[in-house]
Amino acid sequence: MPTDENAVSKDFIRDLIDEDIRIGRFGGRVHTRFPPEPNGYLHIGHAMSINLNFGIARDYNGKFNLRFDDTNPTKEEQEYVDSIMADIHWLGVDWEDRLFFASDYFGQLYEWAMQLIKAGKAYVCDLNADEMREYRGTLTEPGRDSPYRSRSIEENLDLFERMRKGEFADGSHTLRAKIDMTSPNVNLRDPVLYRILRATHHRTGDTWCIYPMYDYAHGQSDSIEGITHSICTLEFEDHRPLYDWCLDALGIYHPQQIEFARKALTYTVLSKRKLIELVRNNYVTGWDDPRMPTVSGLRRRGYTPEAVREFCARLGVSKANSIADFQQLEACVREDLNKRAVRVMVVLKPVKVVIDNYPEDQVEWIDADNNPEDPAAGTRKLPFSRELYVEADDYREDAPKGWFRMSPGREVRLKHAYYIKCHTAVKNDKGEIVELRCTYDPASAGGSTPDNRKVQGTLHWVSAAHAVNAVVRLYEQLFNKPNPDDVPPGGDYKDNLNPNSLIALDKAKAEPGLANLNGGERYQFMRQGYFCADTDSQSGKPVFNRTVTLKDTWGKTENKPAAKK
RNA sequence: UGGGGCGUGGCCAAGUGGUAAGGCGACGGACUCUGGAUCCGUUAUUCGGUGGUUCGAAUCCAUCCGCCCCAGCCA
Repeated sequence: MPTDENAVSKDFIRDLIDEDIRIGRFGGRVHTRFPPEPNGYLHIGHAMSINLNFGIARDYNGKFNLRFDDTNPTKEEQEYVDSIMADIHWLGVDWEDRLFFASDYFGQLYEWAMQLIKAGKAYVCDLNADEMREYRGTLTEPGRDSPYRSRSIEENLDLFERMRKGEFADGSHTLRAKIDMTSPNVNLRDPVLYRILRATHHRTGDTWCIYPMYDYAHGQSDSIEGITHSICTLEFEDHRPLYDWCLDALGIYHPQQIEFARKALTYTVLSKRKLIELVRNNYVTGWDDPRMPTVSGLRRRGYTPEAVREFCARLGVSKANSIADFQQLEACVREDLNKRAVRVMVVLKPVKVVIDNYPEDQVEWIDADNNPEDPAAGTRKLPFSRELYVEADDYREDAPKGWFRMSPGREVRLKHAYYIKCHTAVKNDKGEIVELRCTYDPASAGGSTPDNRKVQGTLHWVSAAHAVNAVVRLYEQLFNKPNPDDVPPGGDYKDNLNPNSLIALDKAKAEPGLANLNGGERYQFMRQGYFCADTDSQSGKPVFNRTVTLKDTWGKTENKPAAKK
């Protein structure tokens, strides 16, 4: 089945799967899963994992599960479960009827723990956290056996049962795997399988006071669900021997764990701790602040799921730590929105234009195409009148070299309408331009003249009498540096917060068709960028978030440091 | 200085012994009723370094260097 994304070469994971299929492992089945812990909102990094797992299931005609890894009730909340499901659906990913929770398996996991005890492969340990750390040894020194390591099976069974019944205090006992305290892999030094934790679980309530650890829960959950390829990130590579040990010790169906490298993104942070800090301490307005790299933030910013998916596909998968360029993400939205977004005219920083030779009370309704990239998008009518707004930045008294826009005496085209020429800039006491007096050429109706004369600049405009007042939020990167963690000793990533990451313009003038929006509508504001109506929009007072600017070769040229001749 | 990984252009990334894909970016130029879009060029004599094997090495061997992860009763 061909994918709907651009064809990218296969990655090392698909190569491994190809080989498994070739040798008939797993009976040729492919079954993946995405196992989020519901302790935060999904971000672009999770989107990569979802895309990978779901994409593989789709490409191999396999299945994809969503399973919440909810084994730590002290950090997990229903709000996160809900947001995660909404975000995954938004990404266009479907787990069909396969929504699972590790907590669904607590009963089975408990049974299996007793099986391990009976096989002499697990024991109850009375060491407290500090003692256990001491016994564990260090990276270069082996650990020592716990004094409780050789308890009888009967005693272990009894103790574990009593742990479950709540006879012991939190932290006083653990169930540990009996593996090897001298293993060079620290994860194999009798890892904890169960801990006592009196916390109300968002799904099982107070049914349990012991909870399984990730290493014990994850592989068995994969096994229960018949997962074939359990794809996770590099930091779990050291855990694979433990993943394998549990499954083998239990003698149950054994999936293959495969690790890949997560990617960072320039100008943002993806660590859960930092994201939560940004939200809790109000550096942003919430998880869905359009500056956040969360899926909900990208959505509110105006990104499309197609663009996010394409971004993931273009980056590919590897085992090398890397930092993806934010511009790559922006290129993906631009490409997608260029094809789909309806073009509209919105003046962000308006200045009044009065066309002296245009009849006072006349209004013409001009045809404008909605999307030159897509004729099927149709046309709409735009009112044109004697008084208009244009972008203040589009007028320069002293035009620099290469300037195409308005300046005294220079003729420009108003998109879809007429050629105009400015003859006077009216200023206030402070010397600020408040009005541009212009004349128009009636023969230029529709944007061209019989004599075919060329005008270099084409400006967007809005009829003053028909304009809709709008708020436009211009977003930039949340951080000033490609790597926000790049700070001098003693510094903090928050030192790199960009104070100009949000600039709200409340005097914008939009064409009349934009008066009533619900939020979520995406447009291209001609010559400026892609914008998305925000849910803060009210009737007659739309609010827009800038998704991304249009490429601006003039801005680049003009701002180029002198040198250029 | 224990164990596990990783090092290909500014950023991602193909490549698995036969003489360095692609995308993003950057830089030129064409075209244009969005300085948008589109188009067309340019952008690694070289694959972390050094030796070696081979007719031939980014790919095999040796050695060195650099970066990441692991000492939670987090995931």
